Amino acid sequence: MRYHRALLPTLKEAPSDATSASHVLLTRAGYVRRVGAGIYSFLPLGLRTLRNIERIVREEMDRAGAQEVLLPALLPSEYFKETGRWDLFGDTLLRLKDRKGGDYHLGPTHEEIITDLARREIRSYRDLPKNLYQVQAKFRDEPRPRGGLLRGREFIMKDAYSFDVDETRAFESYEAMRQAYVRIFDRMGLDYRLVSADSGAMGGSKSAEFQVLVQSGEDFIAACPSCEFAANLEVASPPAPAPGSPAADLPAPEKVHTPGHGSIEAVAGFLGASPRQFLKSLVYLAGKELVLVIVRGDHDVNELKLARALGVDEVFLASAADVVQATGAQVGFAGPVGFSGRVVIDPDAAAVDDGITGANETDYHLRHVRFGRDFQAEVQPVRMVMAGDPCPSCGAALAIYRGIEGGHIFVLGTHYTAQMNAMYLDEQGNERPIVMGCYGIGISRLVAAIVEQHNDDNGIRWPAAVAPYPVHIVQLGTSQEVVDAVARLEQELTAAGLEPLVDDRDERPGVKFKDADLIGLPLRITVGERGLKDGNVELKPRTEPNPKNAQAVPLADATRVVVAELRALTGPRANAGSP
RNA sequence: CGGGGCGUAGCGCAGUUUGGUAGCGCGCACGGUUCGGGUCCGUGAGGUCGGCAGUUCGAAUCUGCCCGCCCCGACCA
Repeated sequence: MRYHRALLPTLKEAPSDATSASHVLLTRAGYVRRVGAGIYSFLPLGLRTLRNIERIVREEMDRAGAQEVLLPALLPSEYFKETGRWDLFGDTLLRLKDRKGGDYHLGPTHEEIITDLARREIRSYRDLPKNLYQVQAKFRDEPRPRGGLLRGREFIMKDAYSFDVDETRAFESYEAMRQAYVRIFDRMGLDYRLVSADSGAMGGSKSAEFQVLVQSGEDFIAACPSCEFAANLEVASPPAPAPGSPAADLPAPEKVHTPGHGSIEAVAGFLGASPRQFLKSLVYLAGKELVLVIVRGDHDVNELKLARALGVDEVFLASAADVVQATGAQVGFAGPVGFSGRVVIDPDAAAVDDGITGANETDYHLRHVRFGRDFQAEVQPVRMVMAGDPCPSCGAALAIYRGIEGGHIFVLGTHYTAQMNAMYLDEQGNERPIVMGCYGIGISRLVAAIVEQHNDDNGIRWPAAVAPYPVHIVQLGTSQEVVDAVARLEQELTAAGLEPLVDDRDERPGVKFKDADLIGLPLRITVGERGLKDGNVELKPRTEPNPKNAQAVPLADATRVVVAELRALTGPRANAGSP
């Protein structure tokens, strides 16, 4: 591709609304343009990158035995009404009416549509298994689109749906998809973790997320630096506390005046104590009940676990007024001693031998408080895992990462097929529901996720497997010698299947180098009179920061060397970065 | 939905407090200059100041309503 013919509008300054690294760089380097909140156009380079990701996904899906279909984005409401998701999705569903006033929506996901296809076309165990996938735009009216391509309202997604005769077979399909996903994410040069997820709302029985580790990620992941363990922070279980040896002579609780010191830090500073000695007491609203929840002072409550422990869907931190009503004191002075309602305590807090906690009286705390002696409570693990907790599988200290969900694999069971009456006849002639799985990959999101992991101060550094072009030729000057050398290189590389981007613009060298770094193609070849004097061109991988380390290569050998370099770059996980 | 902020040329911003001529940088066009890491000089084009209504002799600036966008939170099969 000749630069002077390409639509490749690079910018010195990023639009002010761009926050994440990927958003800034993809915009500045001319890959995407924003059309509306969470809505983007892909420019030629952006589309080529997207296509490369799609190609890898298709290759691995096909290799795993899946077949591609294309389902509509515009959907009549009847399908989602059938499963109740017309209402469940709420405002996230982008709804519209046709000219006759009929209800339609744009598809946020396609379980119903594919299940409808299955119930019409799959009748017998002989028709199973099947795995169907599609790549297309999905629409969700997100409450808050953000991070450019990371969370959009229109986005490109690959989703696959497997259909099997029973759970055992469904798990086999799931496992095949898991392996395909590992290959996909490896090939794209992503640093990611496979984390077990919460299958709650989908009614599924097994699921895992492929979390790409990036600073701007929305999810928190507890992962082990020395083994494969990783879990969503929400579902990770903290280790049981080491049993302590309680002091025999702990004095009775003593009220201390702590005027104006409500937070743990403030009281700890005031009393010269460690947060670990505190019984952090929080009032939660669970349904209509106010519950006092106690975790150790340096811990945080895991609200998902708390809700489960209390048997409700959701819990909310009580309002200040509710706290006053429940404890008789201002916020900051709640405690379990003398509290009349339900009390839940985390095992780590229960193990605190000589604790400090609120006195349920404004401006007063209690010290020398011990669970069991001074108050009673239900012991339930309700704290969040934190960095430094031991890994449950190998014991090393866990680290907390931020991640963005790049893929999600799911065994759905018969959740949709039973509701929609998608049945098959087994060998005995019995009618049974088809067992489903679903498997998504956020294709457009991965464009951004890859950039999040592969960039430096100067721009993008594409892994070779997804780069829009493999080679960036920087033509310096317009002498016949240079022009001829560039033309020769372009021709040879194209013949080798490696079409280069050729910067033939009438620009100063500095401009061309800056743009080449910004655009981020894996290899750069500089062709100028200086090198050609000795018959050489200069080759530099984008990952090499120092231009002086460019490799002088005889023009006649350049194509061969490029081919070899790229082969090295596209090896398995060759481009894997670190978080 | 709660809290905060923004909307002025293609992009980044000043001007709004205290009403009166709409400005700067980048980019763009033209001329010259320069030419291996975003040259330098000059000339020029380009703006319904988010929209509507109001106050006023006069509104980017004051008032009201509306729209859009960004950030934090809530939310996120």
